[in-house]
Amino acid sequence: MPRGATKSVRTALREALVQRIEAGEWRPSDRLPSEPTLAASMGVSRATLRDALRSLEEDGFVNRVQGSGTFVTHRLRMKNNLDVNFGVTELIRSMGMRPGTGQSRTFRVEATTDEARLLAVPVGSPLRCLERVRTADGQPVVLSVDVIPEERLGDRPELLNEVGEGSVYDVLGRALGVVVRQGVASIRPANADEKLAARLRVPAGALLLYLRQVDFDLEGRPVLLSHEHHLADAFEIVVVRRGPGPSTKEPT
Amino acid sequence: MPRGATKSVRTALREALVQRIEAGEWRPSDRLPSEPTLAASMGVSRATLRDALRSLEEDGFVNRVQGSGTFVTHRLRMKNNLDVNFGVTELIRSMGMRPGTGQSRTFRVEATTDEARLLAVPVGSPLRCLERVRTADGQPVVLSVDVIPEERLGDRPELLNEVGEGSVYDVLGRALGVVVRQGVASIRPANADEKLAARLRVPAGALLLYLRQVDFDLEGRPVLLSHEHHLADAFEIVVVRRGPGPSTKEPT
DNA sequence: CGCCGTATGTTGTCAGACAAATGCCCCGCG
DNA sequence: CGCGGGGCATTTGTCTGACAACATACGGCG
Repeated sequence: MPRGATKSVRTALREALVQRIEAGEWRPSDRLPSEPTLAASMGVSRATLRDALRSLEEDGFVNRVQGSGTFVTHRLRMKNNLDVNFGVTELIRSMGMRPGTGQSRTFRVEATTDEARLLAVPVGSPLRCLERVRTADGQPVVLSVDVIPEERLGDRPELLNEVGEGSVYDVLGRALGVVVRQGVASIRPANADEKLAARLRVPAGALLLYLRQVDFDLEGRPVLLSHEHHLADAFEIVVVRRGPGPSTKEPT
Repeated sequence: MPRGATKSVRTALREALVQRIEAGEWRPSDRLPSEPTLAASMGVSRATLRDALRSLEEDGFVNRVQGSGTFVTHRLRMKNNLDVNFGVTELIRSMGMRPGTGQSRTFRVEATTDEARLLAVPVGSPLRCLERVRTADGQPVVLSVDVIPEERLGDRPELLNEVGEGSVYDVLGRALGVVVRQGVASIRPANADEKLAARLRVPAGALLLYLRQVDFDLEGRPVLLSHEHHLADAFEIVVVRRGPGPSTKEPT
């Protein structure tokens, strides 16, 4: 069983509050019920409620001021957000389109210097790769290459062949029990070379957005390296940045 | 005095812990002292310490397992991260280069439909704009246009003229007491048209990364709209994404 | 009318306790 | 000797209650 199958009380509480806020139960700039009141009405202790509220505050859902209250923010929820939609599959779904896959193939390489550094394995280590053209409503939008160290796959080195249409993350979680907690993506503009252009059915030289992402497990060890070439107009890539406010200020 | 001048105990505690972790006091995969022990040694209650730890956990610094302990992750701190470096100024500094400004000019426009929607003002409202070419070690790297509703500037409509070399956020904070808590950036690839190319001293058609960002204050109201055209190779734009792990899973 | 102290409500922090989960040691058994 | 299971100590998760710090509204007073 995967590590985080059971939702903690705090997580469930957070989701419930998000749902009530998005349902419009409390309008922007409204003050939430006081912590003791709200905790009682939701059947949890004030300490647990405060945990959930703190999480909501860090994500910008609410704004808490001592002595006054907890207020709902005006910012509305971003749909196609790199933060809430992790993989390409979810990104396509969040746009209301049907995700699909074509021209799938797997292969095996030895780690280059860069790959070795990013994945924290020795240079020359065997890597398994899965290349796919992702489609939205049948139209090619992304060419993705997922790279995973063979040692991670343990006794199932051919696991990537089983991914098919779905998400790599689902397969990793179900088959290996690996939970991806976070990924670090590097973003660059690019032009389509002839190979890319042919696969994505666009003219050579077309504008692309290139995302190189490394995903980490709960312990912070690299799990997966992925290269994604997005068509320029396929999605609106959105990123939420936490500002220089009093919440989290850090030197250097 | 700005709203968040005094650090809360929790914030200070978080910073202290981050510092100790980054200083290598605890190595990756090390277990931190137990919560009661650590709380006592830092002179705070366990509840407050738990708040700080939770914050660290959500940012991927530590990994907590019930019954076992709190462990330091392997992920190293990302420097040029859109999350920790908010403005172009900080982005340049984080690369170890000297930020500068050239070809500065301010002007006034009336809000288009898009601008009105993003800034939550009526169409046609007066907007103040500041256009700058940002340089790193003297070399042009970004063309930025900052747009702010005139009403936000109150009795100091010419405030943008005072920004000069520095950060718009600093001026907003000092002069208006406006704290920016978060921003939402939309990222697209682009090609330099002739105007852009001339300003940035690159050939027309050069690869650019276009960032359109809306910044929000503590209450979640839009404050500032900025357009940034980055040279493709100027920075490595990095984004930390929170994965589909057990921490924050949300439907729809 | 304007100023200021107080009363009240809210969030921030603290203290202590128990529940749930994990890991370890030790013992018994094959 | 190897190994499997039960008990025990440790650690995080949650609950309860209390007080401090702060903000706001109200009413008295000059």
